[in-house]
Amino acid sequence: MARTLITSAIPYINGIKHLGNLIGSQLPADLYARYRRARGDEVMFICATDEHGTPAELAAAKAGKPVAEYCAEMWQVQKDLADGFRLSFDHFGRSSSPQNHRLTQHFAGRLDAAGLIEERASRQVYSVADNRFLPDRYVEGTCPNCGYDRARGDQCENCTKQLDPTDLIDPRSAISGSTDLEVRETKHLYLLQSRLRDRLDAWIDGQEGWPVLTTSIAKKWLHDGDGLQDRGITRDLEWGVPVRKGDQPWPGMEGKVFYVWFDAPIEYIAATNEWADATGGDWRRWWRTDEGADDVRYVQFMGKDNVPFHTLSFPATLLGSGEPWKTVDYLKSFNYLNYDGGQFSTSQGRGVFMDQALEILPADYWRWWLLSHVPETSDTEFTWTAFQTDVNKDLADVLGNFVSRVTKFCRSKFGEVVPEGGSTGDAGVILVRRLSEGLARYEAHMDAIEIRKAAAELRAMWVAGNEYLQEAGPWTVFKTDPETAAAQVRLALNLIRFYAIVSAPFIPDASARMLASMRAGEADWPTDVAAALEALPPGHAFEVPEVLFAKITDEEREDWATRFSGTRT
RNA sequence: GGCGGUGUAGCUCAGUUGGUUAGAGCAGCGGAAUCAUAAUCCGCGUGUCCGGGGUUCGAGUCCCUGCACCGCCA
Repeated sequence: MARTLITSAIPYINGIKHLGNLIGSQLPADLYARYRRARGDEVMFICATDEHGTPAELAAAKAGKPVAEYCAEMWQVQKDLADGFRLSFDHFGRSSSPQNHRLTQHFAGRLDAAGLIEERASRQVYSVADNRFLPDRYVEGTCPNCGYDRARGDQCENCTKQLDPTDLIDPRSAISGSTDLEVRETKHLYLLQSRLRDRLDAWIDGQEGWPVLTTSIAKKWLHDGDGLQDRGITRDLEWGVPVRKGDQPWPGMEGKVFYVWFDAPIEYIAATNEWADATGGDWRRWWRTDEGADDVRYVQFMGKDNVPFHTLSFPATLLGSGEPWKTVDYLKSFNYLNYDGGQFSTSQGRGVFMDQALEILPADYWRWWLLSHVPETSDTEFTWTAFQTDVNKDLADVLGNFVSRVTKFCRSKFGEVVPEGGSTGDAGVILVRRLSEGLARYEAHMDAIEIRKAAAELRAMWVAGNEYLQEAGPWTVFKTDPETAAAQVRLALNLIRFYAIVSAPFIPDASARMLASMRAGEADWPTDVAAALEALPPGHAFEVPEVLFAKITDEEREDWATRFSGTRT
């Protein structure tokens, strides 16, 4: 049995994600996971929350809660939303888990033993009032270049000049506003990525068929300027994985934690470890090529902003450890989804967020639109009018109405049972051939993770059913030749079951309802379309389902467009 | 400023290593049908493929340049 390991970029714990985040990794990853399972693979689909770092600490402080408590609550919120969107993770972990602490410290120890970690001293801004070092962007002040009084320590948003915190005039803490700042010396660990450049370069070159977006970003970072830079992997924070060398203390690093950048991707492995601890499964056979993972195909999903970490940083950790860890086989990256002429923005609350989306419509509506418009080759635009017309047309009119017209016609002429007798003749044969070809193309696109093309092919199969019905015209044929009409309706009823199965990765809820109404027991992926379209035999009882997809009205669309136009309240 | 991306029908987007009359869905127009969620099906596109040069027998597809928009700069 083929084995597929799938990971989605892990969302940051700080707040609810918007639809742009969802379509940028979790949703396409889920589509692929569901598809691979349907095709019979053994699948391990992993995601988690990324919990460490300053933003989490600040969000917790703002909420008036201990950071651990805040993260636990937000994890549950994100978990519930993931469930709401039917994201079929085998495990949704937490980067703050004990498993990740242990693994992160393990990797640091191995990298140090390999001579790939170096201690370096640096000078950073320390806020006495806040009792902590301040990351560059948490130091605010007046820009020495343009005089903007809210410039950040890393860059002035007004004139875009790159800054160093010490450049700022009248610097203050962005956290407390305190001006009681001083520059202190601190030591940090650096991962010597530069020494791994050639290995990483060769590793990238060894990958075949990766998207250009993926390799071009990796190559740029490898060769741009002075090449791949060494990277600090520790911070002076409380919330995080304590710096240790494996299970041993790390002298001089007391009170420091690993930077999120370092521990977040390791959580992919740790989350699988969490899964194993919870279920009694074996996580190492997914991650250690010396313990069974050599026949695993590992596919990652992420937005383009995450590509450098997954093509360089994380592989540097894995390769540098000198241990036989599984590295990614195929990396699928995405562009951005824009919102009505601008960007989705978490900080500005612009766009539709996951909780709001589920409040107004079932998950399948969002899944279908987002996946069929996923920004694979370029940024894509979300507009309410497009969303309304596309969803109404594809789901309500083409698929949903097909189910309605077939089941209701059958009920009125033959009752709620698959009618017997007759033959569909050449038209039936032609339909089977068309669907066989369509299914083959659909599978090819899904195998290649060409999601938009797959969606278009799936839709074409739905259309083919309507075309068949229109041409066969059982409502007319019935008047003179009820036997033939019976065969036509029998074929159409079986089509509903067929659609339910092949559509399930995109719209799992509607798929389940279709199967339930047809009382279809088995729902194995069709290998022979002709046979699949005879699965429901004459005499098989079914039920006319409720409307599968209610249409989005103009009033609703206008209401939502207004409601989500501004800042989230 | 540096780097990168994008600019194709009213809208959202496809267009493989350059090769016959540049495509899809939606919207729009016309028709058929009436089983169905006023749902379906058929037919209809002369688009300066952002502008300007160039390479080539041949460029949306490669090179240079200009413009516009966007992103990134650890």
